[in-house]
Amino acid sequence: MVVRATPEKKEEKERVRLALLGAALRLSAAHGFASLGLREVSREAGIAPTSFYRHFADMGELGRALIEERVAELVARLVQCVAPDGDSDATTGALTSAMLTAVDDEPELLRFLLSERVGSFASLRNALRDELAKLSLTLCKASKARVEAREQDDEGLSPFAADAAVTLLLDGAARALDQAPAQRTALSEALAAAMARLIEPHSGARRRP
Amino acid sequence: MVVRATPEKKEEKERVRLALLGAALRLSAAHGFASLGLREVSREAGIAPTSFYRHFADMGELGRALIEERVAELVARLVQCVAPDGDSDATTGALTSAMLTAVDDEPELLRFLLSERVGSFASLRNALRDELAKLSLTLCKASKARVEAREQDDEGLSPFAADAAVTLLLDGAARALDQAPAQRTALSEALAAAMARLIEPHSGARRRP
DNA sequence: TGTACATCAGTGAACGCGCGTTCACTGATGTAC
DNA sequence: TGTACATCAGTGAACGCGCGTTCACTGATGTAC
Repeated sequence: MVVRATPEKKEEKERVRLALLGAALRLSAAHGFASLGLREVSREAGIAPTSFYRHFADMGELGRALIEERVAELVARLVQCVAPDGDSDATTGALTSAMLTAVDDEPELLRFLLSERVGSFASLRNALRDELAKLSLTLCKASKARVEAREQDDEGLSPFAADAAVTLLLDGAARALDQAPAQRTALSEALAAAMARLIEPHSGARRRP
Repeated sequence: MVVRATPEKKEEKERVRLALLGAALRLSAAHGFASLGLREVSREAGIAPTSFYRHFADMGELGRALIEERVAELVARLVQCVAPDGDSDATTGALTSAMLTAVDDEPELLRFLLSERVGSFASLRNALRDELAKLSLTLCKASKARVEAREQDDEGLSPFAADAAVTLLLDGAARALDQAPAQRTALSEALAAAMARLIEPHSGARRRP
């Protein structure tokens, strides 16, 4: 006799699961993911501590789910911002704009990403590194596409410079999180300019803007 | 009747204090400062848990001591690297070299700095931000000095760009910590180049290298 | 010099607390026939 | 249609454990006179 979960039951279970993910994100913004306890998260999500195990084996599994679902979605949005022909200004502007929108819409997700990227939880750190690598790889490919299409005397964007640009983008998000909205425009422009400096075409003899 | 501590007694107390600071640094490199316990650190330092209170009121005070003593010293070393006339190549080269030396000599201090700068411990985060601000402020002043001395058509280094350069320097240290020594030379050159791109003089019409 | 006293880093016992985890159970819901 | 059974998310009691903190004490060392 096989009993399969109906759509309604699955939906209800998913609701609780999302409550756990949301609770963990909310609490980790305040005290750091590594310091979160299973009981604390369950309490915030409104379930008994023992019910936690119906959804995740431990907090590490929950953290990985956060990355695979919520962070991956954010990174996918950023990847969409990269201009296919490698245009620097279009790319930096779109990336900056998308990142600052994310800061407004999902500040807790950004805090999680920024903290755990260099946090003490090795498996989360590695998972986040892999996610962010998708963005810098996209930047590299776009730059290469431009070089080939236009036959410029250009080396294209080095992997290091691409990673550095992503680092600046994340650092900009970190500033925006701690900043008053009034300074937002200045931050946005300075960030886009700094990123452009890193990723705009460069060869031995540099182009004029 | 007033009894003052003799130099010998002070020295012995200082020895234990340093053991506590070292133990905290060592352990936090592995699991993060926020997750460290007073008993854990005391155990590592070879004293009874209750003796901890003879030196620090709590772990927060210990963390602040780490910053005020060990991190401040590192930042002072980096500040020394900034060429007084704002020369970009000299500065980025010296900063990169000093930072990579620090990565070799004090990897645990670097891990602590990198993690807690964006960690969940607010008082440590703020203290580290203030320390690192000394370096970016120095970069700004050096740039300004160069502009005034040579009367260039140059805006000087913006505070944002200076902070961004410091961010890249720290990101370079983070890579070096996770990297095989063989890649060190390439990292060093790429890091210095990326920083130079950010801090080298820039005006409307850009100079040729 | 000897004696009484002050200081203070280090200690072990003890406390109450929240933690992660296990277990057997409940009750709603779906399946078999 | 009714009945017996399977599944499974959620639960409360209970466990052993390590934590931060308090307390009174020790013993080495320095001071006063």
